Amino acid sequence: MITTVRRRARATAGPTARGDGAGATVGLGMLAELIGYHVRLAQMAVFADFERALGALSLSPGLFGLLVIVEANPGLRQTQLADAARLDRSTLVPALDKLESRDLVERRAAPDDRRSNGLFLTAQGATLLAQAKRAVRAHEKRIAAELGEGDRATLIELLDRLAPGGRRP
Amino acid sequence: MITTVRRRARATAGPTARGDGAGATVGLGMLAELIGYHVRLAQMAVFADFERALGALSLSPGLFGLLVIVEANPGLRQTQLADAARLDRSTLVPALDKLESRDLVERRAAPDDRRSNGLFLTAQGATLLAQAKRAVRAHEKRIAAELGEGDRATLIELLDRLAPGGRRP
DNA sequence: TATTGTTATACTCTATAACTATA
DNA sequence: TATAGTTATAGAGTATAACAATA
Repeated sequence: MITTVRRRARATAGPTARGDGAGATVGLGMLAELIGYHVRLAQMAVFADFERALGALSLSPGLFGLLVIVEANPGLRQTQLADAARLDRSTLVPALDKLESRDLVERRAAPDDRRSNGLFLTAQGATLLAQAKRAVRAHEKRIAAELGEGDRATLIELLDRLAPGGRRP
Repeated sequence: MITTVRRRARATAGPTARGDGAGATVGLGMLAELIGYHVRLAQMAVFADFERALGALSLSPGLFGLLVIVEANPGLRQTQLADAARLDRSTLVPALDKLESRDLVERRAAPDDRRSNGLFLTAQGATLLAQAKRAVRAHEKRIAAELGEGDRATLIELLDRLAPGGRRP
């Protein structure tokens, strides 16, 4: 299957189309030819919009991601969540502390293995997450508006080629 | 102009093609549908390869970027460099301290404005940067190998649509 | 008054190593 | 011995606010 890429429709508004800014006269050398450079800029822009969308709920992209994974996998163990979120299990601890202190997530002692905790969304957590997901869908729509549905799929496909499925080599 | 995207040629090696890993059974909920999620994974993969390529020279992507910009703009002022690199000028100070302590960059008092410093690569800085650029080109070739030249250009074009030219709104 | 570089400080994200309580 | 969660600690990376020197 072949996917086509639609070019932007000639400047959304007006001056917005210019690709420079404060440092217009400063050359970037080979930087602008590096995929990593463009990925980083895109990441900054996308995350900034995400924070703008979710700031009111005091949820960072990372915390939001944890809530989503816990919701999708009730009873998940901390180590499993850490793996899924690509965090060290020690990194997960303060994040869960934060979510638990806000009564969004609950650590329940696992019945079968007393070393483990099962993770669950609280009622409050489920409510907040529902709100957050609405905000995130709006955010996604906003940034995807620059692309259109076809190009969005293409972009994701190309990005996934850079990150080999998420395996740890 | 229409750009076509070539799909990957049926698994480079073998098991590498599988898209899961340790947390195979853990669902990600809506996460996998978010552009930001894929951008983040790509960013992590690309930066990890960059660090692997440049680690021997003890250059992070950030420091490498600063050297490249200084090389392309000899005599640049700190504030200008900060703008070009999208850093606060206070953030730039310790970075330049690091580069200067390693004798890679020099702050020269500007003749016309005694508040300002002009930034220059030292001879050592130029030598190291030349090495680094070779390593970065190899790195770029490596990650672009997953794409091919056409898809590489497409990816960059799509990413740039997410980051509005780099302007600060 | 405004700008340049600097300092002091703090916050986020992340990791490694070692500890504890289980298994 | 090995694993799950935790703690202590540290290191990037980044920012804001305030300051001295200079414009």
